[in-house]
Amino acid sequence: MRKPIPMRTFNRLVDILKIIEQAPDKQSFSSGDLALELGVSDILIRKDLNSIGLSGRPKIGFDRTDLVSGLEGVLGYTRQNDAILVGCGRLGRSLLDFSLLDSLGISLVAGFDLTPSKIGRLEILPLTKMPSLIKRLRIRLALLCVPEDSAQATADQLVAAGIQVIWNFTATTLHVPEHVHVHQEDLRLSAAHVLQHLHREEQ
Amino acid sequence: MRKPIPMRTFNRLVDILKIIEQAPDKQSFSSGDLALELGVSDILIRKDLNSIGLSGRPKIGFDRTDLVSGLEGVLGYTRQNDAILVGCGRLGRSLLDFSLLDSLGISLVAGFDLTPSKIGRLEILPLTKMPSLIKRLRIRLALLCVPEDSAQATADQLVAAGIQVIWNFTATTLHVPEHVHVHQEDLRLSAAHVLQHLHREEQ
DNA sequence: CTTATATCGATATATAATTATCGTTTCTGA
DNA sequence: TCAGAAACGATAATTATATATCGATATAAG
Repeated sequence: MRKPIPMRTFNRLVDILKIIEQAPDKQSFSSGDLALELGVSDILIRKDLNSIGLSGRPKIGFDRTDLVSGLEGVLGYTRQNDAILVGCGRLGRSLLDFSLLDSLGISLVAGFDLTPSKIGRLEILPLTKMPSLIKRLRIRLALLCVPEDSAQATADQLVAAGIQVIWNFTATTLHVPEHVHVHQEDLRLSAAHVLQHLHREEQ
Repeated sequence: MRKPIPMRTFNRLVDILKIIEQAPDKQSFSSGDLALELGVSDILIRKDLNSIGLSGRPKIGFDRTDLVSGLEGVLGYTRQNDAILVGCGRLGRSLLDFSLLDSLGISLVAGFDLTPSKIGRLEILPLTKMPSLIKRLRIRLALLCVPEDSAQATADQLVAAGIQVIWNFTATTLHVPEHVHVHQEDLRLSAAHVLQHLHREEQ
């Protein structure tokens, strides 16, 4: 079993795959090319890629096919993961529009909301049906987009029904048991970075 | 002039302020408390806070008022920054709902879209009027939420009109001149982290 | 008024992340 | 076929980041 990938390396691997996908015509990529776009040294790029078993060829670089299959494998984009969308207000719906989810291996199998309906192909069911569906389909991932004041209560329900990973789009910090992982989608942090750049210019 | 804050430290400062805001009753916070929530050592928390000129008192900790004013100052939440919203589809509108923007010192003064309208108090103007408004009000920040295929072209217009920071909610990598900063809101990266956790459980 | 304890700040140490150096390989063009 | 350049990989050095240690200080309890 391979040892866990350091977070910084992991982030760069994601970026590298993105660069590759945005240059569909290039057949190979040198560490120098990639390094330049990411703002790090070519040495580091090679180390990152070597660490997941990819190697390049002198004078050529890294082969596109190798990179894509290697990176997608490591990042888990190849498997298909069922997920549910909890809370289908504006934010929830805009995630549905976000076709990238599919290409990353996340497929939404149902939505839940107070008011049931149907959006495109996706059935929006009443929240009361959530626990049974999670159990029946063994869903492990939930995207949480409910209003702030019901975020924790809904998370509790998700946990009780057996959800293992919650992708939290609310600003509320969720308290969950040890074995459940919350990924916080934090606009605050982004906002702070944006402000920092605004103010840097000012001086 | 204070030297720039390291990024890791900066991120922790954002987190610390969030913790404080979520405990409105506490009058003081020890480095140990904060460290526990952030999953780092208390020493590091003290170093972070010391580095922005905050000091605590033995046996007591750091005073709430000091922390809030110090952190908000450094993070830039206290000033008011005008910004525009470009592209008012579902994602754009869900950002309007996101009241946190205000509390972070970002106030949207206008929206732009192909089809003009009015959302709440916010005027949504046709895209043709964008350049003149940016210049007239000296807007420096734009939130970009247009469809992928017009992202770069719109960014070019923003740059030409004098925008200095673009908060990019599209998945498209933007190419801009040196002096313009793009902050990429990257769901890809988040998705990758989420997948990683899903798969970790699996093994 | 004294003692015990929680917490601080400063300095030193340890760990992690990044870059530099150098020798090697493979393609290109004379 | 051979010289030169572009890119690689491995190891060493550097820099950045985080933790440990320790003496000092302020509160609280007796």
